[in-house]
Parts: sequence; C-alpha cells; structure tokens
Amino acid sequence: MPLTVSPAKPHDHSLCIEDALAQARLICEQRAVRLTAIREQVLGLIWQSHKPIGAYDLLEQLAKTHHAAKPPTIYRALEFLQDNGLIHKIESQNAFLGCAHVGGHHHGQFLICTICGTAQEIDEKIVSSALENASQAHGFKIQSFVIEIKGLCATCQDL
Amino acid sequence: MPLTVSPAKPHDHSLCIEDALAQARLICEQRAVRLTAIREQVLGLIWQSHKPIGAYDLLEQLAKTHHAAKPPTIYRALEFLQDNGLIHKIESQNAFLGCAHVGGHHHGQFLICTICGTAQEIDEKIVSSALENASQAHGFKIQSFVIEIKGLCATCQDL
DNA sequence: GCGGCAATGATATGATATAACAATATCAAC
DNA sequence: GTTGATATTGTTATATCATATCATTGCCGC
Repeated sequence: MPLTVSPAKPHDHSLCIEDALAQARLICEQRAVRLTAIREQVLGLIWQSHKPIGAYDLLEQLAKTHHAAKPPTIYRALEFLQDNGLIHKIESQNAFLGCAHVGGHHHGQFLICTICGTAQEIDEKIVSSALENASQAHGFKIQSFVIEIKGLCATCQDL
Repeated sequence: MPLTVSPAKPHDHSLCIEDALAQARLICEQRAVRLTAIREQVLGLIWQSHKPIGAYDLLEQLAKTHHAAKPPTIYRALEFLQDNGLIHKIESQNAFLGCAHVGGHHHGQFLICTICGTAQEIDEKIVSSALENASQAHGFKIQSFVIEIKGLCATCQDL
C-alpha cells in the first residue's frame, strides 16, 4: 500500500504517483467530474514531490510541456483538485500536497519536517476528537480545520 | 479579566485593548526589548478588532497618523510583535490577531467563525496532548504547530 | 560627543493569487 | 450531425501579500 508509507522513508515513489493518479481517475469518474489533461498533469507534478510544492513552481514545471500555461491555468487546476479532495493546501507554506487518504471527506493533519521539508499526512482520531471536544466546550461548531505540526521527522532526528 | 472573554460575546472592548497594551509594555520591559511608538500603535490597531486583520489593512490605518508608513514599516512591527509573543498570525487568512495569553511560550489554537469572522484563541491541553500523542506515534518530534478551526461561533449558530 | 547598534525611511521588487472576458471544447437533446 | 447550454481553457491585466537593500535617524553606554 504505497499510500501509507512515510514520505520520510525511502520507497519507490513512482508507485505512489501511479497509484494516486489511478485513484484520482476513479474518484472523478464516480463523481462525474472531468479529470482533464491539465488537471491530471498538475496532480502528477504535485505527486512527484513529497514536499508541498508552490503554485509557481508547478507552473514552471507545467510550462515545459504546456506553453500556454499561465497562473490561472495552475490555480484553476488546484481549485478543482482541492474541491475533489485530491490535494491539500499547506496554509503555512502556500504550497500543495497530494492527498494521501482520498475518498474520505476529511481535513488534513500534517507533520511537516523543518529540516527536510517533507510533509506526512496523518488522520488521527485522537486529534480530531480532541478538536471536537475543545470546540464544544466553547460552544463552537466545527466545519473544517487546519492542522499543521512542525518539527523533526524520524529520519532527521537521527542526523 | 477581559482577556478571557469570548470575542463573540459583547463586552467593553476598550478594556481589552488597554489591558493588552499594558501587558505588552510589561513584557517588553521584562525582556528588555523596545516597544516603540510604531510597534505599540500597530499592536493597538490589531487589538481594535477581534477579527484577524491583514497587514495592508493595518498599513492603511497606521498611515492615517504616520505618513511615512510603508509595507516594511508594518511587517517589521509585526515581526517584532510575533517574536515577542504579543500577536499571532492566522496562516489560512494571512492576517494577524492579538495574543490572548501573553507570557506563555505557547502556540495558538483558534476558533474562527466563518460567518462573523471573529477568531477566539483557546489553549486546550486536550488538543496539545493529542497532537503530542499522534506525533509520537509517527516518530515525529514537535517544535510548533498551527491549529485553525473553522466553523460557527455560539452567537452565529443561533442566527 | 562619539562610536556602535537598533530602528526607521525609502525604493524597488519578489511572490502569491484572482478578476474579467474571449475562445474553444464537450456533450446532451433534438 | 447540428445546435445550444455549459464547462474548460486562453489571455491580459491587476490585486494582494511579503521581503531585499541601502540610506538615515535615534538611542545609549562609554
């Protein structure tokens, strides 16, 4: 299961990408939305990195094969991919990352290494229920959340 | 204690501002750093809203009394205030908010209302310990975190 | 009052994101 | 298979957020 590996550990990442794209095609078919060439290409570019990647870095990559690409090209693709739960935005970095748990209507929880820059997505019930608890205690009703934990991944702690 | 009220509830907010500025002066004296006129003025402007406020909105306010104010003026003041734990940045909005728990070396947890825009800072042990737990389970060592919970505040739920 | 450092002024530019409208592609209905 | 409605992409321009750089001024210990 490529999607459950830690990005910090070595693995055959081309499998991640293939798997992510295959899942994306499936999801889009199920939802009757169109994973166009541009959108799929952008998703592929995002998955080529385990590190969150910025919109203009993506644009630079995309422009290599797609001369007409301009900022709106990227931002539209990013919006589509976000709307369909295929990618997440890391708010504290203005950067984007493939969703590791597609299908669920979830919000991301991320472990972001301050040394190597990798971001691992987790989905811990203990975190979401703690948020739910804390919010309730303040009479607040959750719609969504941003959880970005910064620190040292297992690999970089050992350096 | 003005600093513990919910921003969503009506209260005499001028007390919040005065209290926040008084605490800021104290903290800066203790830390032997200079809360200059510009910095204090920016902090005051931030406290005039319970809603996170953007850097350029602050600039516009500041420029009314301080003709020479330019973007670096604001960003330098914001950096100082953040470094000294007097304000927080809401990453998902590129906006800034007075810190409601000055003194502690804490990271913020925010309840942000999607209707009225107010952001309430909380500091729930259950949340931070859940993050600690989840991180440990993945061999990750926390340095800091961004917690921004979006939803409906008590007041706006009843509308 | 002078030397060193912190803070601010001033100019320019970099980085991120969206508005608005035109052109084209897709696809269902006929 | 043409037509019309809608989604997607192209194109230009601009809005919004943030920092680099160097000059100038102010503060403070000596």
